[in-house]
Amino acid sequence: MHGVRSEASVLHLDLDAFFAAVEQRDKPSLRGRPVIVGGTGGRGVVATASYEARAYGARSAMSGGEARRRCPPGTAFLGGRFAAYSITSRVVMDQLRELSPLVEQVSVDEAYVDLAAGGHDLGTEGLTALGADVKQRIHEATGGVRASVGIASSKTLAKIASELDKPDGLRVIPAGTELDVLHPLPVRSLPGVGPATGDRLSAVGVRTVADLHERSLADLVTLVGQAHGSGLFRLARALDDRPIVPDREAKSVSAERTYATDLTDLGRLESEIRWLADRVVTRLQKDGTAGRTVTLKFRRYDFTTLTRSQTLPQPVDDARTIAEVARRLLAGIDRTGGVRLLGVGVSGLADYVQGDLFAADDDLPDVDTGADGAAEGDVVPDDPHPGPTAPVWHPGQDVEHARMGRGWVWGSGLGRVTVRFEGPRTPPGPVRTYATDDPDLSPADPPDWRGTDDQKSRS
DNA sequence: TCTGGGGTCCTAGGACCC
DNA sequence: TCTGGGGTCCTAGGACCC
Repeated sequence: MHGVRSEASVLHLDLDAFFAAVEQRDKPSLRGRPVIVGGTGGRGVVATASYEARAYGARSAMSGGEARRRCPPGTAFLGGRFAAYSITSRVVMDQLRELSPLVEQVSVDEAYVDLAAGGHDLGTEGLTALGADVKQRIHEATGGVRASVGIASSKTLAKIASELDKPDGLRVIPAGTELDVLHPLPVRSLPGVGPATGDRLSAVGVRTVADLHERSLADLVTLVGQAHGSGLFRLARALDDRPIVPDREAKSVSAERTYATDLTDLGRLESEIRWLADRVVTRLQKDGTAGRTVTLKFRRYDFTTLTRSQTLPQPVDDARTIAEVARRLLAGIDRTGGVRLLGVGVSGLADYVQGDLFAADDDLPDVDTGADGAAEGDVVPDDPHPGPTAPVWHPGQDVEHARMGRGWVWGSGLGRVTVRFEGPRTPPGPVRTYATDDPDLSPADPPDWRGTDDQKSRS
């Protein structure tokens, strides 16, 4: 039947209380004791609670204060060592890649493996032995971290299976028995059904997956929307043939910070924006990517949260431009009462490094050339290099998103001008903000960009 | 000591275009 | 004189996940 695999060939692996487990591995004195990672700051929340801490009611996402109230004296509250978690995660993922070339990592502590691509015996006994073996190898390779494993005919079922026997769990759901496992479960245990959807379903008497199965597609769509409704309809029937996709490309990069006390000073807010933009840019440049949409996230003292975004004509990856756009977005928001959190993000990512690979492709459409596109009266600076082409300045134009020859410019009146260089057939590159802090910058007086385009190499 | 930080996907309305 | 019908892009917000 379309929509289902005929064999239980998907493995889902989830590391148990991962951050806490790494801490207990590295500090023997913590073993057997309640450990909380995260929630140490004034406004922090728990990232991971060890199973000993869960016995006292501590949970992920709980405020640090609440966790302190619940846990006994002697509980370790730790800030977190993300480099150590990341290294351990890599060890685990390497083990999984021994099983199959198709491994989809979904977070530091979670991954799917397509066992069909690994040439394994997909009988129930073989799968059970394989699952036990992976768990054992991960335990040894990491020096003591435990994992829960689920194996089934789809991602959703494998994920549900890995939850069923946690911690240190192993569950195989043989093909054909999916509905027997699924139907008694509460709908809230389905991935994608959170508090809001759970409440809506509960309000119409749907509490288990069996209840869900009785509802028509039209009912579910009316209740929770087209995509979610049809997703739930399929889930209740164990219809899920989503492939395992290794190496998903990131779609956005962001950084945000909650302040110990609410901020009110505009200068401080602007310096925080610059700091956040720097963090975003560090990661963008490490990944060799840039994005067109800059988003500012803003949380007030009362936790009301809003976002403001602006899409630019070309991808950006430099901190000054991103911070400048975010700063202007901030200017349009009422800050009365104080700011609890600020965030800066970039989305609409374009991989311009990969773009360069296509630059030699003759099928690529021509980039508009400055000479052809220049209007009468344009000032065309001498081209100082054979490489990047000189931008064309449109005299007298107030350049909000104005195309300038082979470069783009926008943001006049900001005290600086942003230009992107393009050579013939050059794919879209990152936007650079060129230094000219002259507040009276005039279109008749183009910024001195000569020699500055190599300050950050494009490759 | 109420409510982190980094993401993904979806919806809905308006602009704009053919 | 009650005024189409898509399709795409952009913006804002919300649900959800780890």
